[in-house]
Amino acid sequence: MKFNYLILSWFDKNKRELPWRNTRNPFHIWLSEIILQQTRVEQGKNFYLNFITEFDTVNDLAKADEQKVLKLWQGLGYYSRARNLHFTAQFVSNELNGVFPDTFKELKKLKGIGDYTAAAIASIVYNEPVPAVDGNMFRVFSRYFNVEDDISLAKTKKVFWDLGIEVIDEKRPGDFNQAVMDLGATICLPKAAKCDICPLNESCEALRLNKVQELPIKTKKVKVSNRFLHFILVQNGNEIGLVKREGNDVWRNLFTLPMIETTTDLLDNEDLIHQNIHLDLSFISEEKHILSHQNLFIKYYRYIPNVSKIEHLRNLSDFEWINLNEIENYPLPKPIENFINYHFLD
DNA sequence: TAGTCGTGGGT
DNA sequence: TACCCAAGACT
Repeated sequence: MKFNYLILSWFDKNKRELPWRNTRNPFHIWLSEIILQQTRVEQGKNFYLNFITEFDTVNDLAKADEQKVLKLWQGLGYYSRARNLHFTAQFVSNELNGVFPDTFKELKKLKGIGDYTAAAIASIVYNEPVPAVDGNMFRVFSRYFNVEDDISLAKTKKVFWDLGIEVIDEKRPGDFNQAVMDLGATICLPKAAKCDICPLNESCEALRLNKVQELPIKTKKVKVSNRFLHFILVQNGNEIGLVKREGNDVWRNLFTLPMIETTTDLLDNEDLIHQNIHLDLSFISEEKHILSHQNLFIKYYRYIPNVSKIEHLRNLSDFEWINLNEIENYPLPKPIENFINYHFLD
């Protein structure tokens, strides 16, 4: 078919040289695909290199503490990826004798591996002709074939999967999937598509119909909420208080300073009394930290150590004293990492 | 299913 | 500035 001939010819001459290319080690391909979920190549590259430097095999990763894995993941975001990565490493190491499943169907059963990642691994490592339906594929296919289905609806994924099954190159499925992603990442861009240099520009339906800007169609928008977080620096000599975050919320299993959350940006006596505590806090700084789905209005305060009151602080949250020399072992959210670096580490 | 999970870059 | 988007998965 014309589509895969054109895109594979382009890929053979223009593919990006990346650290996880030129290998079919399933551990390496799996790791790279998890890192690259919702993440740009340039952001994920060093994380991939750090992980394979630290862990030679899936068994090595399985033996590590979750906290160490999260620390290596610090700064990359979507930390459930790291927790699931570690969980699946242990499952493969302990239950599958360290050997990855070799089919799309079996790969998809592993925690953290969905349709996209299973297809990517199965096609790249095991030559299974299954389409990797990701954001690039939505964009390239919706434009080339003029598909007007709303990609923000879950059911639309099947439309693109079926189209991918029809079109995919049966002899080179891994290269085909990577070619689609490379084209989407470098030529068929969301806002400023480079149609003038696109290898598919003579047969692209969206270009012919002047619909490149409209496709793909995506109607649903994420609703963003506002949260007001007050972090309290509790310091005693070379030690500071840290809390491990629990529950179903952002930054699960990462560490922060002790925190009080309020419904407005004011932290007043009422909030403190409600926490059954009264503190002497001095304001340090504030910032706005933007997540994909939340605006975090963050303020930092210092608590001046007072022997008679330190016990009261334990009511605030069950923090533990951490020596600053050991902070390198504790995974921190970006704002806390920045705060600690600014105040304590050069 | 629709909402929830980070961070950084581009426009 | 505010918004969109990035090799998505989970619940």
